[in-house]
Amino acid sequence: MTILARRPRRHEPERRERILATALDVIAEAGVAGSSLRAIATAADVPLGSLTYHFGSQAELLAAALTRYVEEMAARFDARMSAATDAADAVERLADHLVDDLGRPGRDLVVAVELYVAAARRPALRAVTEDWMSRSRRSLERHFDPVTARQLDALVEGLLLHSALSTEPMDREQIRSALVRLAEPQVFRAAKE
Amino acid sequence: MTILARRPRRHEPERRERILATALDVIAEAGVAGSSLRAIATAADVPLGSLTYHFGSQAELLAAALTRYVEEMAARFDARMSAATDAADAVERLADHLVDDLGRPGRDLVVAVELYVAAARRPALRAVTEDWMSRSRRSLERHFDPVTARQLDALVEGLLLHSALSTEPMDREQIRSALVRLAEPQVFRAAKE
Amino acid sequence: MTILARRPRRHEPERRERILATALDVIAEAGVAGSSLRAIATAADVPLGSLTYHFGSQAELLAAALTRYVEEMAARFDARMSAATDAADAVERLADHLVDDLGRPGRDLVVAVELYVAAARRPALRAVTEDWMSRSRRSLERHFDPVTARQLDALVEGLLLHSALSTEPMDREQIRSALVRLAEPQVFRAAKE
Amino acid sequence: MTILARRPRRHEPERRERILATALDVIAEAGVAGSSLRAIATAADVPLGSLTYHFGSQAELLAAALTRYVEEMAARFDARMSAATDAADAVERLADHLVDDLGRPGRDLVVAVELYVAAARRPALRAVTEDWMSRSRRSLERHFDPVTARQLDALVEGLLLHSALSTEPMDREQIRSALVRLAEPQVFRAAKE
DNA sequence: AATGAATGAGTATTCATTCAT
DNA sequence: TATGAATGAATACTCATTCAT
Repeated sequence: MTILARRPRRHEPERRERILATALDVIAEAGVAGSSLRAIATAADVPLGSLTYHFGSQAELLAAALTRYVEEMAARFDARMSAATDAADAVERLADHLVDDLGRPGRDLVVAVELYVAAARRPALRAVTEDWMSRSRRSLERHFDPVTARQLDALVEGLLLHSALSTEPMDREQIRSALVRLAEPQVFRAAKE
Repeated sequence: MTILARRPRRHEPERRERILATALDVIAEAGVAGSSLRAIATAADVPLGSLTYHFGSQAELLAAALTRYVEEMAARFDARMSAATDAADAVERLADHLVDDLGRPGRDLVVAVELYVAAARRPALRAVTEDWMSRSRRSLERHFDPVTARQLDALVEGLLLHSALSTEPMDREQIRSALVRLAEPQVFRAAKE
Repeated sequence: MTILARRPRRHEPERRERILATALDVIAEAGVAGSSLRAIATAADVPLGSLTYHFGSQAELLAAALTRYVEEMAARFDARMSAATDAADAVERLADHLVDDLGRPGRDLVVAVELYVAAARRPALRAVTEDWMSRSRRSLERHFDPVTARQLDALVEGLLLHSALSTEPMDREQIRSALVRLAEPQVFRAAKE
Repeated sequence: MTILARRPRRHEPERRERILATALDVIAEAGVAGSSLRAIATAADVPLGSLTYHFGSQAELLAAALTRYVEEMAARFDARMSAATDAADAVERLADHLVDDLGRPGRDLVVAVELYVAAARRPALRAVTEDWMSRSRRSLERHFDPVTARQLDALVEGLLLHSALSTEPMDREQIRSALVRLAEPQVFRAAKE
């Protein structure tokens, strides 16, 4: 009945990386609460001992995976903001960002919220969320003053959260109009120049 | 294994309610993931069997507790909005709401985010979060048009989330100015009348 | 291949006691190091969860079992000493005690030494060994002055330890003569009266 | 998982010896049960593979370390006994031996008892304990007849064991008087000559 | 010659749930 | 009606050993 596939797979130099990527998939699919080492090991087709060998503990694996995730997300977000020509354009890109993310069932968002909740209980993850927050704020400060950047950041987060969990998500125009109004003074100035 | 004080507390008519209240405390403190039946039973000083007796299963207890929480939160939020005289006043009340919640270590917020995440995995809880969202939106619609209400709702959520997890939370004036700008057209109208 | 016997054995009121007795058997046979919960559960024909249910943790089970053992040993030893008519007779009983214990492969001794070693690392067990030591000393003080009692106690322990591990144990006469010489002044007095 | 200082220590001719010495430290501190290969490798600042490379298996490493320990102990004890001029002097040296060992937190004793217990389960170690016992007996036979030597040996062991685990260890005079009484006939003879 | 990577068996413990009373 | 006893599945983690390099 239980004929398991043999797995004589010695020596896989990129295994550490592959485990991290798989861990993020599992977090996205099953949540941090469902990301047991067994679940990750099965998903990565790797023996259980391999996880603790490479990461020492579940906490370390979790932190490593989420750090990697933040790294990617922050880089992607900063690329978007860097590409914007001015504040008005930046608002459009923000709207794109939100709509793109919501188009997919929101893998990234789900991971982000999981990260927030996990961080609330595990001090080791606080640094990761804070890193994420400060980097996304800095990306916004490319086009907006610090106070507006923080306000926009909060709105973006709220829109993502809401939309991901609501049955009837907002459409692009509703999202855009909210961003515009919040960014108004600077968008106005940008439009003028 | 440990000799605790005896508890011959038969015949306690309000036990069901007390368990629910305690469950919310445990969720706030340990998260949904940490809210095992044992943890709740210990916190409520109630035998373990009492929980499954009253609620059948862990899922049911969780749903009942979070429903109760949403009930309370929605009622409190609606009371705040009802008390507002016009849109401009409603914005002030919203700012109060946010500042009040952030003053405390954010118990309500923590439970709310726990609820969101838990709902993402457990369909049984989706109804609860949707109820919460629609009720809070309806409260806002007492003073704002439906689209603005949704936008404000998202901003409020984002501000709560951000502030709870950020090391340097925003001050009241920053919060207020964000709300004002998002609500602007209607606040303007309210101010005029 | 693995047709396990069903074990629908609910409600066994004396199970706790039976587990303790079995645990001592396992300690005697496999040492404290080999007394895993699984080993004890198997030996007692009890599901693994039953152990932690009754004892909470391995440490508690170990402490409970060794406490029970000390209780029995101390009572048996005190009965022997109580039965002695005077110091000279007490020496004879001590020799019996040692020979009897050495006749068997020394189950009691083995457990005792295991207890000593375990106590060296686990403060929770120190109280148990100290209890044992003070009780055995008190039994000896029925016939010997306190200093002699301690000296005899040490000799008895050393004789047990040595004999259990040596290939050629001492005979009764050698044991007796050592005890007599150590107890001499009082035995002499006893013999005179 | 933790970034430790690099250790490019290839070609270390005395590594085998250093590992053995470290292993004894670990046994003294954590007991045989706590002396995993990992623990020893960490303590010796040596890669894990180095242990199995040099010793083949855990059992072999353990045996080698304890053999080395017995070698040292037996030599030191025999030096003490050799230095004694007669039986009376030997008793004094024995008392010194015991008091010296008890002054320190009893590292040697701890290792000895660990050895005894470990030997009880592992036949491979029986030879080591028997070697120790026969050598210490032979050292005593430099001044005492064989039977007295064995009796003294047992008393010494018992005194060490007791004192190490008792809260109120005996003072030198109590120890000495016990040894004197057990050795009496020969001490008497020695004193006379 | 020496070691880092890898792995599977084994560890204690937590837990939701069932059930006899 | 209410609960303590019981249990089996699942969890994270430790470890001795193997082996390719």
